[in-house]
Amino acid sequence: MGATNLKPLSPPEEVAWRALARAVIVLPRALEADLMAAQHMSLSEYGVLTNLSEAPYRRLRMSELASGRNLTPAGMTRIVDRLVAEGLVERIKCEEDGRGAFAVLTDAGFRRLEEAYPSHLASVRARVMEHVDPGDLAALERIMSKIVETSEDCPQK
Amino acid sequence: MGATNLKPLSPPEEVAWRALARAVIVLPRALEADLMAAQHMSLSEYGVLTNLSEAPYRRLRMSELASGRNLTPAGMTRIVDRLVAEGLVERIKCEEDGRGAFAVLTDAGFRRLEEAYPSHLASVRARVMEHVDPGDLAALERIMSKIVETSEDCPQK
DNA sequence: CAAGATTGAGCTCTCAATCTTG
DNA sequence: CAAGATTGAGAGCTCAATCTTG
Repeated sequence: MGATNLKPLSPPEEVAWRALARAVIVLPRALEADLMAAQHMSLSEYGVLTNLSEAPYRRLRMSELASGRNLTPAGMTRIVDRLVAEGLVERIKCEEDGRGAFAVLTDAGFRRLEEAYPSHLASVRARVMEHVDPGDLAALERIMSKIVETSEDCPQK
Repeated sequence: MGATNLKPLSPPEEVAWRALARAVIVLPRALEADLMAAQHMSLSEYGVLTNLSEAPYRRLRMSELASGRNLTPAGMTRIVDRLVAEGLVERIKCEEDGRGAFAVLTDAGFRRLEEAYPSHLASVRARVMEHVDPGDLAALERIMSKIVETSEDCPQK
């Protein structure tokens, strides 16, 4: 990444980049604040519940969960600790592989997610989709997918 | 934000949203990791130096700096503490208003920024601009600006 | 020894309380 | 009392070290 002789961004690039740079700071916070205000739930907890709810048997290995949410294994351990304490998730030893563990969504966890979902959806609509012209949807998806693709495997060891 | 009777995202919306949601997590980390690896500098420090370098007399009030980077005053105090310790920034009492303080970019700070700039630029090009078709630039800018506009005044008290 | 998960230490930020000045 | 800035405490994550099993 230490290339030399690099052209500065063109003015339109500069403007777009500054907007994007600010959006990636501001948007997660706003969504978190919305969810917190409406449901007293953090965005990372919501994300974990969502991932689990979509998985077969509503359960995932800790490591899958961690990479699914782009967190370190250590970070995921803490989050699941909290969710277990709230009764929304259960930790189950993995039979086939004694080293592993599953996180399983409890019924209470599923209901809690159903309860939180509308707030979050409204939040996403209001803060994002409201502003995306249908004609721009494809471009947005294209750009963001590429960004994810080239940046995904960065730190989370 | 607690609206009821809300339509779920359409499939194309869903796909675009998931890509965006992941990008806002993954991109800042990748940029931070790049800058850290190449320059041993954090993204928030880089941002502060940039803001200062663009300001008249290369100085800004702590509060302006905080809102400029979407941080709380407390957070900005810590960052400037670190930059002062590195000799990149100086803290100066404000004459007109005895309550206030300026952060001023030192010459060493300016040189440090010049030194770090190419790495960061390369990083932004590689991880973002590389993937943005010129025809999509305007759409990107439009969407991100709107997102920022509606999400900006959220937490940072 | 390698892989999955957890634990201890530490970093960076926020919130709430405080100090100082207008 | 309000506003600008800082300080103390705490939340939430990462990194490095550790424990356990393959």
